[in-house]
Parts: sequence; structure tokens; C-alpha cells
Amino acid sequence: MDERLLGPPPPGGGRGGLGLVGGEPGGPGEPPGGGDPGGGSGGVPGGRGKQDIGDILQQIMTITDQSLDEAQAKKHALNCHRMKPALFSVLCEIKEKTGLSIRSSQEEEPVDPQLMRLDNMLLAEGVAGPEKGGGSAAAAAAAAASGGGVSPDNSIEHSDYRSKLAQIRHIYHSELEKYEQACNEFTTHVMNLLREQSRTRPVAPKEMERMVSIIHRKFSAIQMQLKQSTCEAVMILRSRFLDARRKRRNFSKQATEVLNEYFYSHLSNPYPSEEAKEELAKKCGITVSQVSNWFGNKRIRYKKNIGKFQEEANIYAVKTAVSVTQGGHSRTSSPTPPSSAGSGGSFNLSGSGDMFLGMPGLNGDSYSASQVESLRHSMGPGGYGDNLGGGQMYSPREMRANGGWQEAVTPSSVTSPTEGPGSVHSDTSN
DNA sequence: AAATATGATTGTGT
DNA sequence: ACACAATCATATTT
Repeated sequence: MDERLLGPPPPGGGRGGLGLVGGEPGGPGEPPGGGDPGGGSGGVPGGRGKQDIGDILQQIMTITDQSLDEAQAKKHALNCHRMKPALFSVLCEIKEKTGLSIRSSQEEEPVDPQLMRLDNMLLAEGVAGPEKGGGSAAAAAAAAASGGGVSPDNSIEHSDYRSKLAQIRHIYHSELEKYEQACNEFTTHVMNLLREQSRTRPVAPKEMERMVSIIHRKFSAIQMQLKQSTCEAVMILRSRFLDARRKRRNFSKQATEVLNEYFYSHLSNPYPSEEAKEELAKKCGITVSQVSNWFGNKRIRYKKNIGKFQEEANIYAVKTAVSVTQGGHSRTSSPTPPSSAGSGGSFNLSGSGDMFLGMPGLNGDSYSASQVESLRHSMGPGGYGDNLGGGQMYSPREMRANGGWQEAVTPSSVTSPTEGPGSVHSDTSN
């Protein structure tokens, strides 16, 4: 029966944060100015401090042993006292009364919704769920399902991601186990202590229960911290690996060709329908959303600086024109009916209109001349080419007819053809 | 190495 | 849900 009233062992060596992923700059690091409450400025001169402490410790050990023996003796004496049972029962009664008030004040809390969220997320990420097998299999299945033979190299990066995730999972589980174990150890320790003490002092079973629940609450708070930091780590990992911006690859030359072709041949209304997007996606070997992204970017960037896209516009305009003249009425690829393009009407309106007026002002003279020439030829008689010298070739009526996805931008390049179109309305000053 | 191009994400308005 | 604008993060060009 020689038990020491040692303090409980601290829960497993973990502090709050797991050093999982490299130090993020924004991380919640501890401020360097540590706590020294109460201004304990009694500086202990270094040097011999340690030796002294060792000596003192030894002294304390011996003293403690002695006093413990004494205490045991006293305890025994107390236990054998004849008045002991009566006193004990009285104390128990008193304790019972006070215990009621304590119990009523400490009601059970409902399950923390935050904890639920964390749990759910960990489960969803495959951290909390079953071990390796299930997780990787699911990931592989997902990869197989989603990747319709699109990007073959993503599996490598995926494996990297998965290994990191497995690392997190491992740490998480081991920490969790450690906490669990420490909790159990501590609980039994306390229980033993209480049981032992219940012989000499009144300890109701209810009280012991309460003690256990308190301990569990404390440990679950620690677990929550663990879960939180694990979640953080997973989030960081996700943003590192799964953010597509980080591994951007340009589309293939052919893909951009196809996309540009569509864009410039539908310049008056470059909003492909869902079907058209799917068609384009299939042709380019990219996803529909990528097509949408591309068109979004293209529209905004074209509008922002038409001058920069003149060349490109010419190329593709010529291309389509040539294909029209050469192939007669058979378009190269687009299954879209000519009606939508309104081939002549609206396309020439905004597209070639800019083209003709904008080009000479730019540097593209030598190159554009021939292109324009060929284009003019291809357009045949009655084209707009004749009006070129006159300058004003748009009729406002037709202007409006194009649906105006770029509004006043088109005319602006007309008003000041000499100036570099890029500098026209670039309000991006700061 | 700086500048530019480009695909993707995010926030906002409709 | 979609388009737009701004912005990010990388790729490519200069």
C-alpha cells in the first residue's frame, strides 16, 4: 500500500499543433514574448544552478519517503480509531448534501457542433475513416471515374498528395491513440486514488463519476484541438496540391486553334451553348468548364485590348474566309448552322470592321496587307472593302444588330486609329 | 530576370 | 446558373 501522491502523468507528449506541413507564414504561431507572469525577475545565476537542484531533489526524495512513512503510520492509527466509523458516516452525510448542489450546477453539455463538423470533415477527407485500403481505393476509383483519359500525368501528383495525406492520417491516429491511452491511464489512476482515499475520507460514487466525466471532458478538448489542427493541415495540403492554378498547363496548340476558330467565327456572339461547349471540349480534349473558362478569359481579354488581338483575329478570320471560299458551303468542322454565325452580317460587323480600320494603324502593315487583300478577294464583289478609304463604314443600325457584347469598345478603336489601341482605355493605373 | 501570356479561382451582380 | 472583373500562380517569351 505504498502509494505516492504523485501528480498525474501529463497527457502524451503532444502539444497543440502538429508540425505536419511546413511552417505556413500565416500560421498561428506563439508570439515570442513568452509568459512571465508576476515578473519573476529573480534571476538565478546560471553556472552551478543545476548541481544545486540535483542535490535538493535528492534531499526532497528522502524527506518525502520519510514523511510518507509517517503518514502511513498516522493513517493506520486513524483507521483503527474507535470513533472512526461514526465520524465517517457523518462526513458522508454532509458530503451527500453538498454534492447535490454541485451536481445540479454541472449539467451535461450537448455535443459540440464544432466537433461534429471537424469529425465530418476528417471523415470526408479519409483521415478519420478506415485505414489505408479504403482511402486509396476510393481515391483511385475517383480518379478513374473523373479522368476520362484527359490528363495522364495527374496520377503522379495524386500519389504525392495521397502519401502526404497518409502521413497526416498516421500522425493523427497515433496522436489520437496516445491521447486515448493517456486518458485511460489517468482515469484509472485517479480512480485508484479516490478508491484508496474513500477509506479515510468520504468519497461518494457519484463524485467519482463526476470526476471521470470531468477528466473525459478535458481530454476531449485536447482531442478537439488535435482534430482542428489536423483539419488545418489537410486544408493546407489541399490548397497546395489540389489548387489547379499551381500546376497549370497550357492547352495544346491544336486545342487553342479550335477554340480561337470558334471564337473569331462567332465574334459577334462568342457565347457557345452548352452543346457547343461539349463539342469543343471533346475536340480539344479538355473539360467543358475549361472551355467556359477559356471563353470567359478570352472575351474579357479581347474586350480589354482589342488591338492586341487584331493579328489573331485576322488570322482566324482569314482562315474561316478561306475555308469558306475553298470548301464552298461546307464548313471545316463546326456543325453549327451558318445561321447562328450569320456569317456575313454580324461577324463582319464587329470583326472585320475593327480589322480593317485597326490594322493599318498598327505595325502589322506588311503582313496584314496581304491578308486583307486575300480576305477582300474572298469576300468578292459588294464587299465592304470599297468603303475602306471613306473611313465610315459602319451603319449604326448594324452596330446595334450585333448584340453588343462589347458595347462601346468597338467604336473607340475607330475614333482614334492612329493611337495604339492598347493605350486607349486602359484604366489599370495605380 | 523581367515581361508577357495563360488557365484557374474568387467575388459580385444579374 | 451564368457572365464579368479582378486576381492568383504558373508558363512562356523576351
